[in-house]
Amino acid sequence: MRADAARNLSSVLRTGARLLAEDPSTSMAAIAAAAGVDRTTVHRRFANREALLRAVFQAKLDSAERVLDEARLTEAPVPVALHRYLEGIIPVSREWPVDTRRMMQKDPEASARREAQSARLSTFIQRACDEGYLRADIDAAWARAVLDALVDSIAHRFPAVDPPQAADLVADAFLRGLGVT
Amino acid sequence: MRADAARNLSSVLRTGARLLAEDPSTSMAAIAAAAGVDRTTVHRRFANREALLRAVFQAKLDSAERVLDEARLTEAPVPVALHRYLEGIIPVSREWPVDTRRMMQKDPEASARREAQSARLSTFIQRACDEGYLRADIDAAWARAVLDALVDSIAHRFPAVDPPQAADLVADAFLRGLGVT
DNA sequence: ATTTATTGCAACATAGATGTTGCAGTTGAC
DNA sequence: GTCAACTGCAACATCTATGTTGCAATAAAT
Repeated sequence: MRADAARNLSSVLRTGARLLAEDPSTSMAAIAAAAGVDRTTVHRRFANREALLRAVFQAKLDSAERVLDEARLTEAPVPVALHRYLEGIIPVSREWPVDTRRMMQKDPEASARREAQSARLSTFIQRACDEGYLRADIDAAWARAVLDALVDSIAHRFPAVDPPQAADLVADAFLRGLGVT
Repeated sequence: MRADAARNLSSVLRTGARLLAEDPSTSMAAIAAAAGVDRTTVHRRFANREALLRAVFQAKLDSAERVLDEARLTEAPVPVALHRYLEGIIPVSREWPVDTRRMMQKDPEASARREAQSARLSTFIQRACDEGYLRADIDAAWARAVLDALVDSIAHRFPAVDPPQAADLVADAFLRGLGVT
């Protein structure tokens, strides 16, 4: 593959992710136009619409996996790992805003990868519980859901907040809440 | 309008909301089939796809408005109003799971209503700040986003939790966080 | 019992999205 | 400079969703 081809492919994926996040029924034609390439070029690169979606999901999963690896969720101290995870995953969520939980239903391979990544994070949350970083009465699944929700919120509703500060806000809201108590 | 007609209309709206939430590109045919009526019946009731979406949005906005009214956000004490709002809005979010922020872009009237309701809630959050229920260093917009995220999370990822308990969980996570601090 | 509203069904028309192919032009690699 | 890869463009076929209409059947309201 030549350099310009790789550039176009990446551009299509990123543009596609952005448009599909706003409107999952965005047409291939619209994605191609937004990416500045011809519709047929996209069809030559991706056998069909599903293949394009798969490629977007894979790109997101690759990025997320790197973040999970580098956060050292099982080895590093909980607060350190949490912050490192957040600082990494927020840009990923912004760059690939597609909702994986909804849109990967028809892609068993991607779903399996997603499940695996999800399990790693759940394990980390469980460790946080066990090591006393979360209140004893907190359900781990709820904690997990709250963390996800906070990440999505800061990533997409506050795109201007830079990753380090965003990670601070999320970790703070997660552990301390927003109240004065 | 006859009784059976009203029943069908309501069924189409609820079924439509459910399917559209899972997949915003769900076809009218699929909605009609799931609602147990013929495709043409849906078309007779709603001039076009947009009209159906508008009706769904309106139904959601009606329900949400009732909740906002009954929560007495400006009169009742902050903790009371918060809990009443949560207990009311969580079932609404479950019954009408459509994502209003995304899907109402092309419906200016619905958007305006949504903005108005959003403003009411933001005003309430601001009051919570002013009256010292939130930490002084918390940005009101962030608090608002966190509350929304928690509501969505408990409403859709934990559909089995009943509204009173769900409201407790959200209020607790919102004000106190999940950490031991 | 008659009227009226509503429905399901079949058939049709239209528009838009998807996917394919051939061809000519361009650009990077060698 | 030649070659191979890649692109845009036009044209085509196909499929699906949308929306419409006519008609017969049904069930509520009077």
